[in-house]
Amino acid sequence: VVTYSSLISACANVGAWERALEFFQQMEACGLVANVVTYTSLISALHRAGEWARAVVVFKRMEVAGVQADIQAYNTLIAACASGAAWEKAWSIVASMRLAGVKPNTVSYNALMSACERCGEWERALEVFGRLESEGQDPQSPVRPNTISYNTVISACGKEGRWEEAMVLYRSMKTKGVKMDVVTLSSLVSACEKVGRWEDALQLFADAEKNGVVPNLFCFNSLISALGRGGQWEAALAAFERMQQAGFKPDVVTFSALISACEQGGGFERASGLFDEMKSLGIQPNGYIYSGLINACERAGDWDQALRLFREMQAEEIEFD
RNA sequence: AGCCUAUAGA
Repeated sequence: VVTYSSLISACANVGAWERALEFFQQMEACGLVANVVTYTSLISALHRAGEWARAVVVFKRMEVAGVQADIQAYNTLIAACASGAAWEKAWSIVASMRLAGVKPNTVSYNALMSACERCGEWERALEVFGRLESEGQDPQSPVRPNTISYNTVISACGKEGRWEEAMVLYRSMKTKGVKMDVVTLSSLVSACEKVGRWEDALQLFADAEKNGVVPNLFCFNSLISALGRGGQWEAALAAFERMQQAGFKPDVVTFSALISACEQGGGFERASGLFDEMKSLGIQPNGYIYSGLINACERAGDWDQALRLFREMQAEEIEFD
């Protein structure tokens, strides 16, 4: 059973939920009885693949089989609902775990906030966060907000344009002595991007670095987007430079942000230069990038170029939406 | 052997 559980979790790690399911069935065919770890590993594989409805089915099957769900099994199921953007289901699971006498912990609340985040329910996420904080009032309580809790609510607020709320959370994080990390930084910078606060994005970057956070690709990409959205294409290109000097390889997100920044202010020439650079680095442009460039050609009245891009896109079999 | 978080795009 341990061997099969390991195999299933290995499948989960590579996103192969169908393989995971096969192993599970094979195991049962051998007459072995799955335990809570086996079930949780399978649910985790489904969660990572975004197969939340199947995850719920497997959980039910586990209960029917008389296997008691523990906290990690519940938490994994909540996470599966989060990946399926099913916050109401996630909420009801927390209720049912309480009924079953399993007390939700920090990870449970974090997963629940993540479900809210995915559904744009920033107020619900804040509500859950408030619950975590009040549990943490008791110095004995292990249930209290950690870095991931903050990151999740900050992201929930930031995504919905609640910049103020995100900043309040950031300050509270500092006050409470909860360490920030690269995820905090990229979430905050992205919150700035949503509302066009590119100067604050730069400031946050500087602050984070002062606090020992070493920005990663996500952080740089967020910064480039924030600058681009703010019409600061030159600063976006400068950030792109810095990113490469820091040793990060740009990806399709980087170029997408840069190209759209240049389409807005830096001119079509620069945008198409970046497009060529991207291809020369072996990064496959996607349909959105083509669409954006084609629109830009159209605005510049360059129909030949637009047509050339369109043919190229068809030749590469890229979906145009 | 199993649980939670972040980035772009008309």
